[in-house]
Amino acid sequence: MALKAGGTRNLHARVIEEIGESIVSGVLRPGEPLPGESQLAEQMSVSRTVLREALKVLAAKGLIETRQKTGMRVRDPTFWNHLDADVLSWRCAAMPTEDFVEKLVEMREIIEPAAVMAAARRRSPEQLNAIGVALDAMEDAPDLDAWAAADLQFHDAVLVATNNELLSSLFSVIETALATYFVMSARTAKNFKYSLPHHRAVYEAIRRRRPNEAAVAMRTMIADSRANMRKGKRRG
Amino acid sequence: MALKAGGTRNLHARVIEEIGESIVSGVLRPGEPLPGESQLAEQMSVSRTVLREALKVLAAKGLIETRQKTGMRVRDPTFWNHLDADVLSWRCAAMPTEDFVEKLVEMREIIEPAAVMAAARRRSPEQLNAIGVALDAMEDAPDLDAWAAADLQFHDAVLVATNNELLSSLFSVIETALATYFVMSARTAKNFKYSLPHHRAVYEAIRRRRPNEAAVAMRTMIADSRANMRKGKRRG
DNA sequence: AAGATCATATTTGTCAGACAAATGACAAGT
DNA sequence: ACTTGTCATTTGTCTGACAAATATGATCTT
Repeated sequence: MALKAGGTRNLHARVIEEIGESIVSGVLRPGEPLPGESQLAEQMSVSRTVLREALKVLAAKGLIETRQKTGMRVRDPTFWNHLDADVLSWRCAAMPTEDFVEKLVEMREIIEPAAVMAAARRRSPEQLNAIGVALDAMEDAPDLDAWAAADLQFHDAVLVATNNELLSSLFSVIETALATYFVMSARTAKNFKYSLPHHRAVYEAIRRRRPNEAAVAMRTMIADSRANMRKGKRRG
Repeated sequence: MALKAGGTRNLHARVIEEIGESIVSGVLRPGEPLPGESQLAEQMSVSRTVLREALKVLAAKGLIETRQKTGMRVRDPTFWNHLDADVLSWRCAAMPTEDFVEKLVEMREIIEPAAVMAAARRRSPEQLNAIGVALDAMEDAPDLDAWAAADLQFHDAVLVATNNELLSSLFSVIETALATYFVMSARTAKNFKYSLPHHRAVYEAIRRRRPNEAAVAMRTMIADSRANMRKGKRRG
């Protein structure tokens, strides 16, 4: 486990990533004892100070466990902070199994309807307006890039309108991970606005404060985009 | 911000908690610049080494941001890892507003039905059996403590049966936070088994692989325990 | 021989001091 | 007024040392 050459970020950030990826990808097995701090620091050509800063962060993510005299051990995956953005991103990078993507998709399909329901219940007029603005931008989008930007804006506005930072935090983490796998689902350039009616339906339900209608509209949208995603996969 | 006297844990763990709580509770405002590392270390009577280990962890949780020359700043709450177990626990400790508890409850009401649906779809025979064992233990529980233990066992077994560590991780974090606020909802000692039929209904739905029935049963159970929870609040 | 007790070595935890690198602020020059 | 360059400040990194905890094995006791 030697540190990769390139990279201009902070040293400890690189160490965190290096070790974190090794653990999450399974190179370092759970229960396996890591070499001592001094030895590990030497292997990676960093000082023990920097190494320790990295180890504390990894311990905070639940990936490792340290005790005096015993040394460090990789913790069992049940203790990992699976919802941590880094852990998730390392899993995505590690050529994951198909079923991991399905788990992410399952999460999305739980969260998104719940999010629009919450937004329909609690959105303020200003928040509704922000969603409306995003929707207009989607409608007027001249090309795919503009549409993608407006789509992102729409989702963000809905997230804010939920007025529940736990929900939006979760949403954001899951979406980021999913974005690793799927290209924008409107790749077929000509009909990139195909999901506009669905977005409008969601907006209308939120405007009329109809949680159930919003959830139904969102589920319809998901079912629709599901098929499109199958075509547009990026890399195994 | 001086470090509290007592406590036998690691020094950096205490520093993490001290600063983390100050930030989450709002004593340190977002955007506010923290004193320099040297000065802060002196204030807390720890070495800069230890302080930095703590700062890196807090940065990983999204609470602070450090840049050379500029120093450290508290980040805007939108960047916090709201689903981090520590952040959540600090919020719970900080005499939170009522609406925070409602956000937690909302999360639970989203997750739990989804979890039992997933379990109904994908549980293995062994996982079903584990749920059944827990259910039997609940039924045979002679007193409140035994019942609480069996209840925990039941929930854990369902969690495992979802076969989605993202879901179970989320579940676990939210439940832990909620447990801070509510005493066991069966406080009225005599009828502490009142929710047994609900649990049995959930089990039956999972056994028969009926996701929708499982979700309905769970929602019924939640609605039922909602009322009980109102009575048993702990501390504002 | 078996078990309890203690010494020791190893590993993480903590500290102190130094220098490097980055960068905002300010002065000087055009 | 604008650019350029120096400087001071703050985080980033390294080094070496000692403290505290504890697994291991040796020693002592029964």
